[in-house]
Formats: sequence, structure tokens, C-alpha cells
Amino acid sequence: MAGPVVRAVRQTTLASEAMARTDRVAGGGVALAPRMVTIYDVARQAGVAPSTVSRAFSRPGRVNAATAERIRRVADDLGYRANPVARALSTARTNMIAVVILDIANPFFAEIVRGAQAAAAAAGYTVLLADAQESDRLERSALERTVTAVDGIVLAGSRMSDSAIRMISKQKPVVVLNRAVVDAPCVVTDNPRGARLALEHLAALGHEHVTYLAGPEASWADGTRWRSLRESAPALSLRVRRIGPFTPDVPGGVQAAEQFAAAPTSAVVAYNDQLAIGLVRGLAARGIRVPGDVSLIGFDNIAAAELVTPGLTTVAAPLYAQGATATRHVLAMIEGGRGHTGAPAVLPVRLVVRDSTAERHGVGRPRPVGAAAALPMAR
Amino acid sequence: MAGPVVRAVRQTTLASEAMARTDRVAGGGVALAPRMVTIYDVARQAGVAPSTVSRAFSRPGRVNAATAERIRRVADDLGYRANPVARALSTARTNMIAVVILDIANPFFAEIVRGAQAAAAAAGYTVLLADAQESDRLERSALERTVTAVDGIVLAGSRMSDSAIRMISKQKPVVVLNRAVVDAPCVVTDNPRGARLALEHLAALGHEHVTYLAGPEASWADGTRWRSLRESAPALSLRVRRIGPFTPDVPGGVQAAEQFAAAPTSAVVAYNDQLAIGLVRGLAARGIRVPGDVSLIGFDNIAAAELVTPGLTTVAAPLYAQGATATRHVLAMIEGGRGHTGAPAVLPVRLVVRDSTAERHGVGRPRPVGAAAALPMAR
DNA sequence: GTGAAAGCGCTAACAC
DNA sequence: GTGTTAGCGCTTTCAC
Repeated sequence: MAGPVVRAVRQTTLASEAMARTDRVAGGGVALAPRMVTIYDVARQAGVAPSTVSRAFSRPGRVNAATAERIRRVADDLGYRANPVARALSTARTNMIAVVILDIANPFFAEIVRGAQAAAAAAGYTVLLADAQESDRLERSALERTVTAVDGIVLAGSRMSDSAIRMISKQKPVVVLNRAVVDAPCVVTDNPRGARLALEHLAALGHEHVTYLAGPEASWADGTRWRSLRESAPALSLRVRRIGPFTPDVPGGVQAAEQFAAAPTSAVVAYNDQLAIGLVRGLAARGIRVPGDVSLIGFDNIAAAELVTPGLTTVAAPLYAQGATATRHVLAMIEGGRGHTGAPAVLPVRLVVRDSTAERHGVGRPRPVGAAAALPMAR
Repeated sequence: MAGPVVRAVRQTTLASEAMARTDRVAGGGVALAPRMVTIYDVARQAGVAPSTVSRAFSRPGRVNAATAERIRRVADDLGYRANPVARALSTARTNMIAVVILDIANPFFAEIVRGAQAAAAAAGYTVLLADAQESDRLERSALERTVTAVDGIVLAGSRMSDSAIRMISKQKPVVVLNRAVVDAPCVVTDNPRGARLALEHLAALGHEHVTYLAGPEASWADGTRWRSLRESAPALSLRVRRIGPFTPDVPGGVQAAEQFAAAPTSAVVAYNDQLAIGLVRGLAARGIRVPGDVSLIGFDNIAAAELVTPGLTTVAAPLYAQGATATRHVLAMIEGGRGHTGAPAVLPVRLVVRDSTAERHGVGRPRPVGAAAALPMAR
């Protein structure tokens, strides 16, 4: 029965020290970290037990209304702030989740992070953002430092192998975004449908040949997009081909323009919006205009897609919803136990038509002159 | 003397429980959270005291090399991972700092965050990114949830009042970026010099009238940039005027084009690069070309500045260095005590000349036709 | 509804 | 060098 003794000693110590500290602060010396006020301080002042103070905050309702009110007032007066670290130690819950992204400079992730943050905040969780900077190594080390400090993880973008992902998903709840990993809960967008919508739109505009600008080979999204394109093409009497891979950013698109211009088609679908935007630039430098000479469709509908000229027609992925959904999944796993490791959750897409697509060679209107007229059909 | 008893009880409990747990896991039932391995487990297995295990990890060198090696091996075998929460509770250090930004979609902050993250990682700290989403309210609530959980804070962008900032800087080490707040350590860039460089460049190109596209009125950077522009102009026989404020993003620049076109000048300096990029778009829609008709200079040198057409001439702020410097400051305050609250640390700038600036009306070359020729000089 | 006491996993005096 | 011991501030049975 030593506990009581220990506590008694501590309390007397506090009682006298508190005075001393207060005096010193009043004296003007100590400014930073003047010792935090704890539930013990509040308890003493309010004439209740520390455990009651604890309940008053973490389990309102389990304590007499009047007492609770008094405690709140005292706490306010004393400037009490719950210490999340202490709470985390005894509950084994930090109320933080990690969101891992590939690149903080990639606008694609901005909206996802927003959605994740909102969903987390709504549940009383804080998001710890980890930027992998497109590096497997950095991603691992960031995760290394992080896993132990969070309750769950959203892999919004990951360069790690499937098995590495399965590994950490054994330690903490993990949800993978935009990638299907066996044995791990996933949230993906409906790429097949997106590809079909894009092709239908192009077919309706009279296009017959479509070039796909490929993204990173390691990208799961790239794989499904290209496959879906190929599968949807025949029914629409369309022919598709693939060039690349290109780095999925604006410079990558500029580079793609060079390769594309060597054997152009009247329509292009790009792996993502950045690549598409880069392509417009690259083509412009060669006198090839979008949509006059080439119709172009991107993927993702990042914010910039509607700002560029011409406005980019694109397959809109619900970025914000992706972040929010994935986050809610981890949260559910944290609270409820295992998440359904079955089929990935599929989020809907829609085609946003802007100004980068037009009828092939201005069918029904005066034919264009210059570069466009000279474009040979590939294949 | 109850401590020993308590510990003894705990240890026996662990000893038997550990076995039971292991069996259960082997049985295939429990996967997540099978009870973490602690220093006690390692200590017992290695035949040393828990404190020795603790030292072996947190203070290598203070323990016999052979013992340390053995401990490391045992820890590895058992899959021991230090619990940062427990460590934080006893040391009152979480080894995390918060970096508050205005908007995660704003590319300006991407590099700053990178710099902060690198500097933090180098010191064994983790960055907790807090996106204020341009909202005072959200910023406060994010900070509210965060202050208690971190050792220090970098305010990379803040919509809070000076007094609110001083308030939290009393609770935790805070460094303010790109803003001068009395009584708080600050890191700013040399805006006066940047403004002078911009004007000198324009003057050398033969320009005489310069329009400044203003950013947010609450922005400290906007204030210093405009003031510096005004102060440097006379010596260069330049006349400057100011229009705005505009929202500091691409749409803001498009909007600025409308107002600017009503009374154009041959040269423009924009509050930031996004505004400048938007202006190019807005002017293009009106048939006014950059740099043919108007020379344009931005601020910050965000990544996109060299990707747009024409490449943007801009006053380059050392974004990465800003984040790293500010972070090192908080870190120093955390370790060392108070930071120097004196004059703000000033980071150097340089002018990056690209393609958005040219000689006024193509001096010495054929005069331009069309819109440019019709531009009246304001004032 | 409230109090007493144990304990979360780690660090840090303080002995030896 | 290493062990012993007392907390860090909170939550949580278990009594009453």
C-alpha cells in the first residue's frame, strides 16, 4: 500500500511549490514553461478528487452537473489545459493519424489532405502530414518515425511495395488511396468509368485515334487507366496507343509533346492534369494548338485545370472525398477494430468538359490551316 | 517503500501474460496491437535493469559497449520499438514542432515546408503541418489542438493578430516567418532590396512608369514591398502607382488585368508570382502581350515561375532556406532557452531574370503594332 | 456520483 | 557502468 503515501508526498510538494512558482512568475523572471497546471491543481482548488476532474473532461455526464460546472470554472481560472501526452500514455491513443503523400508540391494532394483533415478534425483527430518527396527511402523513414506516434495511417500516395505496405498494416490501421493492395483496405476512383467517359466524349467529337500519355510505370492508377482505355476503345470504334512513361508533372508534359509531335493523333488522353498542361505548352511551342489541332483530356481535375488556357477537359476524381473517405475508414478501424479488407471502395468520377476538346478538325466548320492540316494520323 | 512491490507485481504479471499473448498471436487470432514490447521485456531478456535499456537507446556511450550490443540484439529479436509517448511524458519533450501555413494549395509554402521538414529531421524532430486554410478561426483551433502537443511552432503564414501571436509565444517557442512581430523572433526576406532590384532592372530596360499589383491588405510582405518600391523609385527617375488589393492567386491576377488594362503602364511588379501569372492570362485575353507590351516582375520565385510562358522574371526569396532557418531558430529556443527577440533575421533575395521583362516597346527594334501601340501612359 | 489507488512506458536522479 | 526508485499527468477499475 505505498501508492497513497507517494501521492500524499507529491501533493504536499505541489502545494508549496505552486506558491513559490506563482511568486516567481509574478516577479517577472520565468516566462516560458512555468510548470503546467494539472488535474491535481484543479482538484485541490475545487475540493474534489483528481479522478473527478478527469471525468469532468473526458466523460461529461458521468459527473454531477453542479460539480462539473464548478470544476470547469476552476479549471478556467487556473488556465488548465489537458496534457494530450499523458492522456495518450494511459489510453494508448494519441488521437493523431498520419497522412503520407508523395509530394507536397503536387497540387493533386492538396485537396486530398483537406478532406482528410476535415474528416479527422470532425472526429477529434489531428493529422500528421508526412511528405515522402517521391522517395521510397524518405517515405520509410518518415513512417518509421511516425507509426509509433499515431493511431492510424492514410497512404495517399506511396512508392512502397505492396508487401511493405502489408507489413505496416499489421502494426497499425492503414488505408491505401488510389491503389489496390491485396489484404489492405483501399479507396480508389472509378478509373474504368473515367476512361470510358473520356473516350465516349472524344468519339462523339469525331475523333478516331487516341494517344495515351503514360504516367509512372509504378503507378497503379496509370495501369488501370491505360488498361481501361484499351478495353473501352473497340466498342467505340476507336484506336488507342500509348507513349511514355513520362514524369507526371508539367515538364513531363512538355517532354511528351516532343515525342507526340513526331507522330500525332487528333486526340490525347493524359495520365493526369499536370502532364496535360505540360503537353499544351509543348505543343504550343511547335505551333500545334489545343483544341484546334489536338483535343486533350486529363485526369484528376486539379484546381489548375480550370485556370489554364484553354480550360482543361478532365476526368474529375473526387479528391476531397477521397481524403475524407480514406480517413473515415482508418478512424473506423481505430475505433471499431479491423476494416473490411475485401474489395476496394470505389469512388465515382465524372467528366468535366472545358475547352481543350473540340470536334475533330473542326468538322462542319472551315478546316484549319497550318500545322493542323499537315498532321498525319498515326497507325 | 511501495514502489518495488508495485514493480514486482507488474513484472510477474508481464512474465505470464507475455507467454499467453504470444500463444494467442501464434494461434492466428489477434493481429493488431498484440501489446507492445517494452524496455521491461528487453531488460528481463537481456538480464539487465530497465534503466540500462533506456540508456542504451537514449544515451549510447553511457553504457558498456558489450552490454549495449547485447541489448540492441535482444531488442531487435523482440521487435522492440521505443514508445515516443511515454518518453514525451517523462521528458516533457515530444520532439515535434508545428508548422502553420495559410494554405496547403499555395505552392509558396511547399518549399518552405520542405526546408522546415529537413531542418527538423536533421535534429530528430517531426513536423506537424497545420493548414489554416486562410482562416483566422481555423488557424486558432488548429493551434489550440496543437500547442500542447508540440515543443515549438513556426508560423509560416498567419492571419492572427500580433497580440494573439505574442500570446502563444508566451506558452511555447514561436518563430514568425515573413512578418515582423514585436517581441517575437522573426525571419523575413529582404523585401526592400528585392524591390530595388526589380526597379533597377525595369529602369535599365527603359521603363518609366511602374504599376504595383497589391496583395492582401493584412499582409506584412505586401506593405513592405509597396513601401520599398515607393522609396526606391525617385532615385531611378521612376514613377510608381499601386492598384488592388487582389487575392494573391491566379484568379486574382486575371481580375487585376481588367483593372490594369483600363489604365496600363509599360511595366508591372506584382505582389507575388501567382498574381503575376494570372495577370499574363488576363492580359492575353485582351490581346496585350508579356513582355511585348508589358514587362512583368513577380515575387517569391515559386516553382511554377519557370514553367509558365513566358518564364517569369521574379524576385527570388530563398523559400527552402526560410523554412529551414525558422525551424532552426525554434529548435534553438527549445534546446537553449529564449530566442533573440531583437531585430528580425533577414534573408537575402536575388532577381531571377527570365522572359517576362523586355525593353520598353522594343526600343531599338521595330515598334510593336496593335494593342501595345495604343497603350496610354497612366499619370 | 465520487474517491483511492494502480499503472501506461519511459527517464533521471541517486546510490553503489 | 549499472541498478533502484520515484515520478511525468492522465485514465480507470474498484470500492463505497
